[in-house]
Amino acid sequence: MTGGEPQDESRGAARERYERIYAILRTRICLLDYPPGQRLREEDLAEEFHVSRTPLRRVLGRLEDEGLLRSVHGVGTIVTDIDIDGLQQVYQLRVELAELIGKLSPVNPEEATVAKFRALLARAARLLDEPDAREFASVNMEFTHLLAGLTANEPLREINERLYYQTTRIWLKTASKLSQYREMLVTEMTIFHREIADIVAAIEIGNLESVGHIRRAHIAMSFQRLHEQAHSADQSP
Amino acid sequence: MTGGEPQDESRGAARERYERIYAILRTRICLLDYPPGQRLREEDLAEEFHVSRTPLRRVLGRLEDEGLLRSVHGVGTIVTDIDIDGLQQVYQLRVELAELIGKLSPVNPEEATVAKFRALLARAARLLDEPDAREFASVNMEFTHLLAGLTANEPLREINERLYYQTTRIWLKTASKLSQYREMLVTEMTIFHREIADIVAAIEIGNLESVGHIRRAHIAMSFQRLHEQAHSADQSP
DNA sequence: CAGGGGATAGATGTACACAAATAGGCCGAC
DNA sequence: GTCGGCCTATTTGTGTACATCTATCCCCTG
Repeated sequence: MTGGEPQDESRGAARERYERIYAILRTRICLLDYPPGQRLREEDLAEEFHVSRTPLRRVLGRLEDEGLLRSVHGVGTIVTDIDIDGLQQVYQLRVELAELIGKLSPVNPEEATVAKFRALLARAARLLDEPDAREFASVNMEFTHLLAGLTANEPLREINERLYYQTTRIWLKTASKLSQYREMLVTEMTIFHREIADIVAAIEIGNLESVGHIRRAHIAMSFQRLHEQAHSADQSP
Repeated sequence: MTGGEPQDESRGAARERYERIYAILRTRICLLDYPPGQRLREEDLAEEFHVSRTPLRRVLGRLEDEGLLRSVHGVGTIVTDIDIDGLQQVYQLRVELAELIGKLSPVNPEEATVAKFRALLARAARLLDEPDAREFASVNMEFTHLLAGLTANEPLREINERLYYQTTRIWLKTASKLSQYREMLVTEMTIFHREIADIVAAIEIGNLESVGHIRRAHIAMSFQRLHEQAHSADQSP
């Protein structure tokens, strides 16, 4: 009973496939493989995953409930658009929730988990020399998942991840629209590298409360930077 | 743009029906019309709502994602069971989120909203003379919705309601199992009435931060009472 | 030549038939 | 008598045809 094994694991191969397709599509949306406004055809996706439209539509339904897709009868299934102003509330909530990771059932990570954090730190360091927006987004995603794993509070984990997926696309979208593309990339990579370094340091001395504080600060600042860039872009399109 | 009207309202009659059936089934589960362990037949439900199994299964899928149902191939769709220990994490999270209502985008309620609060206070007062578990649960549900409406932060509203629906059944389940049924009822009604009275008072002077604090305290104490009752019941079954 | 209305193509939403899987009863062997 | 395996009823999961709705293009008209 005390084992860390989730209870609803793999009960039914159908559920497993459902989760797999869901995760794949969610990743594609958040890495802008499917950019906002893109029209997805259920039949194409069904063929790709070797299922019929029926089970695929359950996946699309969930993505719609989470706000990443929008199905319109007779038109298509469309990737939702995003703007920084509409995401302000989500960011405000993420800021508050970040602190809770260190307060609600924090788990002292095993050595294997710490090693994964260090591996991400290394990947982030490599990004300093070779800035790459997509690789950055990918590392960011894995980093978020690792951080969520620092709390044993499963509802908090789920909500954290859910809100993350609602906001993360705005970064790639902003970056891809920016004229001073490379400059922003370097700035963000540097800050991101420092964030991971700080958090790894806090984890290594077992201070998960500080992890929450650091994370909170970085989410808030990340939103502020995006907000300012969006506003400065308004004035000189 | 500044109007309070949600944008995804009734875009498509299908979506409207979907939300309607979803809300109905969720209420039935949370009022224990469908007690934990109950087996639901998709075909019966489809017939009741005059739809086929296909659209109904989307509703069931969402209820399963939210943790209220569990579909097992070849067996049936079963209402999930609950116990106070498994809900501890959800309660811990609800306690923290309660305070955020007063901190993130609080909205000063219109007079009509305040009137609804007062109406609930009256219903709670009536319960003091005629204790009724089901009516209590119903008032509690509407009260939670009204409270969630005190923040303009829509993601926070959604999460608050979602977590509420995951926990609320435990109260009715505990009450119905208790030997000193009436005694517990009177106690809970009294406390609940005071909670509403306190919160109405805080609302009337426009102090939404205090609303959050009061709510937080009551959620925490409610969990503690349920927890102690479950444990004392363990010793004398 | 411009504007409007209707036909049409193509997409999602729905209904239904069938496949897969489980629980329980039944029968037979030991 | 009991245990074990099979068989069947029942239920969810899947595939597919059809209904419904929308956008676009084309043609007709002023």
